[in-house]
Amino acid sequence: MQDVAALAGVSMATVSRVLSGHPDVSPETRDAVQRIVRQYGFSKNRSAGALSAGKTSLVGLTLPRIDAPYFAAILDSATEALYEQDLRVVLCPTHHEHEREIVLLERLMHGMTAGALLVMPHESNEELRTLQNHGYPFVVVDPLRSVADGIPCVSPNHYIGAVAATEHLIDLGHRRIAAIKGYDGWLATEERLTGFRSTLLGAGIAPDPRLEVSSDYGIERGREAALLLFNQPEPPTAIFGFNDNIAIGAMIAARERGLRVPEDVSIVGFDDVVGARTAFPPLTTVRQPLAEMGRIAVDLLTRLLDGKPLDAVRVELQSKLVVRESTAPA
Amino acid sequence: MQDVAALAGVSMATVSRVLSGHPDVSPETRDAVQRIVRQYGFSKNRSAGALSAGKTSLVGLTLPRIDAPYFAAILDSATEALYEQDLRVVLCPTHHEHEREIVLLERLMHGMTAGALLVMPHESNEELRTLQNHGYPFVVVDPLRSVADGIPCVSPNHYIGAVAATEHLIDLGHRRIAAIKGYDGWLATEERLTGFRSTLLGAGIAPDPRLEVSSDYGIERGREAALLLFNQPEPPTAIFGFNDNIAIGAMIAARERGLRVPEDVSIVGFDDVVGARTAFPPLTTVRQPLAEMGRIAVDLLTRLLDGKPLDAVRVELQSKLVVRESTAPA
DNA sequence: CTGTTAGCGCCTTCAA
DNA sequence: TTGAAGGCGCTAACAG
Repeated sequence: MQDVAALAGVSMATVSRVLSGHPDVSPETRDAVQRIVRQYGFSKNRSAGALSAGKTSLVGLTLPRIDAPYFAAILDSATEALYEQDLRVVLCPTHHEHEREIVLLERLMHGMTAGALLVMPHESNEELRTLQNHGYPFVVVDPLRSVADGIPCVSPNHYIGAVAATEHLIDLGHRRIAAIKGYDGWLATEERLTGFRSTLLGAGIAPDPRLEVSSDYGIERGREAALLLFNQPEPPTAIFGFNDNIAIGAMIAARERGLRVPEDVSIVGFDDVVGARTAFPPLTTVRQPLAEMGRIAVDLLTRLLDGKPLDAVRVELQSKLVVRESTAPA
Repeated sequence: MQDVAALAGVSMATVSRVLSGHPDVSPETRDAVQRIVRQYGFSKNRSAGALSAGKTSLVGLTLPRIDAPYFAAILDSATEALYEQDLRVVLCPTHHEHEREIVLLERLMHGMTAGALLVMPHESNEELRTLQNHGYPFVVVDPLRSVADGIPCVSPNHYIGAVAATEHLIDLGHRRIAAIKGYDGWLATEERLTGFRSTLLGAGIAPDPRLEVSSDYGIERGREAALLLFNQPEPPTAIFGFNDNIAIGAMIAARERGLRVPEDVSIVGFDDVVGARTAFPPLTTVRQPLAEMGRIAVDLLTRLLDGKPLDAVRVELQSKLVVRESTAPA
């Protein structure tokens, strides 16, 4: 930078001002500096800038895993939104390991990043509160468990989506409707389950515990769970998979049993990840606004970074049913 | 850090040494410092460290997009391998925009990252060479076009895979075999095409230009291309999709036409992304060692970062056919 | 083995 | 509007 200053016949301070887009520089000076900068292809050292200004243009993003379409979609939109703010993402997959999250966050917050997006974190509310008290800005996205008041958070409305899915099945005339749940204790699982049961109840159908089986939100466990269901003396005529993976696994299980989807059994999923539309048959599912979730989270975070107040610390997004071909009248 | 030093009764330099795992510190001193560090939850500022030491623990990773299983797989393995070296990833999706790549790289190399992984870059060989001359360490992964000698690069062997796929179809008795290609000019497209044609020739089948159609490596264009093929007076009995997306699109097209896969038409893909196994029918495809590609690239890069020589600047990985249920005798 | 001494490259008051 | 000077927090010689 010194060289640029010398070549432009100004001081480093001025070069710094030009490079940072500071207003108090005369047009001529600015032009002169910019010419030299372009000519020599100069570019300021980010580490030095970060140290000196006490802030970086990096944002941390922790998430369980990358190679799941669900998270990839959030990651994609968040990264893009951040890019538009000239912010870069430091990627931190946690593999659902709480320990790793802690280590990563600890590193992230010490001078490396300006703030973070925590996708489905395993942090407890106390831990999050501590982070907050350290003055580190962050936004929780799609919390794994219920998040305490005052912690910025954007989440999907699981309940509404589950109601829509269940109603759809009921409207088609199904009465024996099974649910293949995800991990117990997760907010997504519990709220979807509540939506499922209360809708059944509302239609005068008593929830049957034998028709509620668990899985891990993966295709394989979804398949196994469906097989369990099909093996019952009175198998369900419809299955609500708590995510698309489960639903796809259930379709595979149905085929193994020689059952046609949707003629013999209707299947509905949740999330509407990319594979849902191209599955066979195309999956009826609940669309989650994943891209929007990423963008809104970035929005909240940048506001936090700018020290502006948040209009809402908690944003809840609506999801809606997308009817395709995996469901039919009972 | 000064505080820690004072509390531990040593100098900052010593604290620095302890924190950096430098060997020349007596066990007692080390313990004393570590106790204080833990007690106060101190953690060194990464920006300062980066500036001072002239190197960061960040690595840039550019790639076309995140939400494609193909890239997600590479990204995932690379991130994990980097994590094991205590290196973090700065994520830079380019959306295949050359301009954006340039801007991003320019930022990355100026103090922000220690080096980079360039997945399927649009940079020309001259541009890459320039980067190299700037002393910025990087490794190209799965190059879009042929990469010049001396530029570290790990790539799949497209040719071998295409030969395997084509041979498989020929062995099943198919003679009218179509190819749905990806973007023209891409290394992957050209080499797979060469493998396809030469295998046909080797079996005494003259490549028929009407049976070679293009696509963009996406599902939708794959579907459209397959439809074109099915509309021909003498439609093919087998289709080789140059990636799994194309193959999945072709399966959708087949269903639309009332053709059964594999009874009426065999379909083989390329890549073996996560969706291939769970497609219906499960897709016969060529498995690319995507995870391995990521790990090896990281391996090369860390060697570069450590200033060690590379055993091989160019690594080529083998791919192999995975036979599932989308192919059958003609 | 440990402390002292210079910076790393930039940003930011403060004066001019 | 511009320049001078100090410092951001840490590391890396070099002495001792």
